[in-house]
Amino acid sequence: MNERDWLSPNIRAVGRERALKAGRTLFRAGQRPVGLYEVISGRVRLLRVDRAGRETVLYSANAGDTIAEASLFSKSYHCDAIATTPARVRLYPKDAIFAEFNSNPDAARAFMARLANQLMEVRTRLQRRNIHSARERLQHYFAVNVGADGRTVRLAGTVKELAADLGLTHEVVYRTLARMVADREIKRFKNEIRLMRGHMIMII
Amino acid sequence: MNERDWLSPNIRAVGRERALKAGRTLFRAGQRPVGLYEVISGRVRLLRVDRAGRETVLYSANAGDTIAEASLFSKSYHCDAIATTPARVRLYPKDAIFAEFNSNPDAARAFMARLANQLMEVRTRLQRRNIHSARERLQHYFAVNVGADGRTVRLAGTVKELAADLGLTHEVVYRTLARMVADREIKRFKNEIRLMRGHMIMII
DNA sequence: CGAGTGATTGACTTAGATCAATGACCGTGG
DNA sequence: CCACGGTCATTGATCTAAGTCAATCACTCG
Repeated sequence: MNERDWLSPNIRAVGRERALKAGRTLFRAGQRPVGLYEVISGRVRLLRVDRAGRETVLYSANAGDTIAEASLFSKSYHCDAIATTPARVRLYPKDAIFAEFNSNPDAARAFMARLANQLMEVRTRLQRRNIHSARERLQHYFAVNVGADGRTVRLAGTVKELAADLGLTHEVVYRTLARMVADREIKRFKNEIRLMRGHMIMII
Repeated sequence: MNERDWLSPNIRAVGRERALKAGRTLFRAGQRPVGLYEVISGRVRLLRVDRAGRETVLYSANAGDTIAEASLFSKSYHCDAIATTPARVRLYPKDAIFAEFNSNPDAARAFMARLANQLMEVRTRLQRRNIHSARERLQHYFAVNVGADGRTVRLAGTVKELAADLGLTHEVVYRTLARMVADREIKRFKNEIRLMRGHMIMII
């Protein structure tokens, strides 16, 4: 299932890109939802703000993430969306989306599949956060993200990004990786990790 | 949007309940998905098992949770599902679900809406785990779960459950709550927390 | 070439985990 | 009706792994 196929070409065609300066508001709680946003670059935060101006971040969306899926099904946004860096977003209008869903059941199905996949992925991520030990958290990450061969883990971004993903400081991740290498549990390469014999994952 | 309405009566009617003893396997990776499971009671874990028998928990589903949504859209399960306590589950067959989606667009829409809501909820939960301080994590929880009045937070379960939800030990939660009470930030009641003046959340 | 960022390691601090103990409460079976 | 086992609630003492501060080196990009 191609990650890019979650929106049918018809919807993709009507997507309107828009640039946001840092600090710019994309939408506010209470407004009527206009559609689904995809973050192309930069970062957009969903937050609630209380009377005193204190913010509660609900979600921090980076490049590739979509926001406001749930708003497609409700009468108003439930939070604010603010770009915290210069950002580009693409808007897929609600009307176009539902029109497409009605005329093209496959599109609806693909979108459902994407939601379900994302849900599973983020649940797995959350589960990982229940692991307190940094080492075991990394092991969990490796086990989940290992390739088909059961021993190679591609590292997409930087180690700092990995650390953020795991909810650890980058220092701890560096140290823990170093210890795992020292213990011959893994080997490190440019953009991948190789799990060593006895630590390989065999997906049944 | 009623949480109970995510499955149309037609689908609900064909749900088949089943009891599982602790340790019992519900399905295994590689098998062809038969449908969507709802956990009625007990706990079911989704996990991957490596050759050495070590398990990686992908998700731990408790009463009220559903599992295998993503499998509805794929040719095989990607992990094992095992009851870790005596459990009851309800199976909604894949065929019935998609038949209903085809004949009743509202059902498809309701299911989509539920997926989107769940996604948002779990993203918020994950966001909360990025907060290191126990106190701030609680504050985030309060801010997100405060009632319409902006100062009352209903506590559904026990404090231990809350602690698990927050990814903290129950001792730390007790202590932190005690400190927040001492600082007049909150008041505790039987099944609710009252945020004090200056700490109330005002949803704009 | 200099500014900015990632990678890496060391030293030190601390918040939360862990271990432990006690009292309250609740259902249950005799 | 009551004693008992179980779990929750709560607090204290101690430990430790992860966070924090800091420094260095490598690399890339105008």
